[in-house]
Amino acid sequence: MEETSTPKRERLISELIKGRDSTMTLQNLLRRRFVDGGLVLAEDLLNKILESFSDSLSKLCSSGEVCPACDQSTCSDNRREMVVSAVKDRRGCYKRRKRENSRVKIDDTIEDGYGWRKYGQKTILDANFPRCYYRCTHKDEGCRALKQVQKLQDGPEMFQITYFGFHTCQNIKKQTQMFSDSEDLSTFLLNFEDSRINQSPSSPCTITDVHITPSLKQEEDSKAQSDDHDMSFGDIWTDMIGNLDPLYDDIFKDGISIDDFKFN
DNA sequence: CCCATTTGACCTTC
DNA sequence: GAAGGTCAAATGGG
Repeated sequence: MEETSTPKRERLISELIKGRDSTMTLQNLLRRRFVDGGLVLAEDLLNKILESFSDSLSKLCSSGEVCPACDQSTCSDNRREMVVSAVKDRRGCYKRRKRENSRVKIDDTIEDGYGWRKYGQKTILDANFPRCYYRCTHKDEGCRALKQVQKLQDGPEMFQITYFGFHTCQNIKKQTQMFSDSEDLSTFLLNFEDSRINQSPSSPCTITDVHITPSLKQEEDSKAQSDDHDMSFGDIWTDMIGNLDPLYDDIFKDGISIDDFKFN
């Protein structure tokens, strides 16, 4: 794998630091939820954070190379159109899925560590191979994660895999372990972004629901209500950095260490 | 027998 | 009406 050049590395670090700083500010804002304008500011900050993460991911993609985060050359604008979902009372009764809540990747295997059950297959116009539809094997536990697998025309072992929704079953625990893979880190970041896009306040798709064990204690938190927030943004950030693939870890070897990302 | 896959029907969206 | 997404009966494997 190609080494990240120093200027590129610095830009990447800069973007990540921006993300961290914005996240910290947002963290403080969220502690004062519903204080004048706080929600509006929080929304702006979220956009900043997501831009930073997206930019960082873009910089990790060589030009012309498929982005590991979304398998497209341009990361940010390709996961927008279609989607979600569906109250079904009878056979075939559903609402067409949109792509807002989707993450796309191209891989040489459809295996991703999760248990999936195939529930359909469809011939797609202008595609040489049928599209296969999978849902989580834990659907009976309420897990609504779905994925579509489309074998690509231009390669014998390349699949375009589109994920919808998030695992709310026990499968979810694998997500932190999967950060040892750089692509899975990207997936997590995309999940994070998508969860922001689609969250209603009552939606179950929150960082909390990822069930990552809290690891940091924030001193300001003594009074903060932690009833529905098991984990802070700082924790997540620390987890992400701490589980980076060696490729990303190299970035921190020279000029910057993980300690530089510590939260106050 | 249980569970996963296949496949045609059914439904929504465009 | 075409295309895509989902359902569920039928089927097959362990």
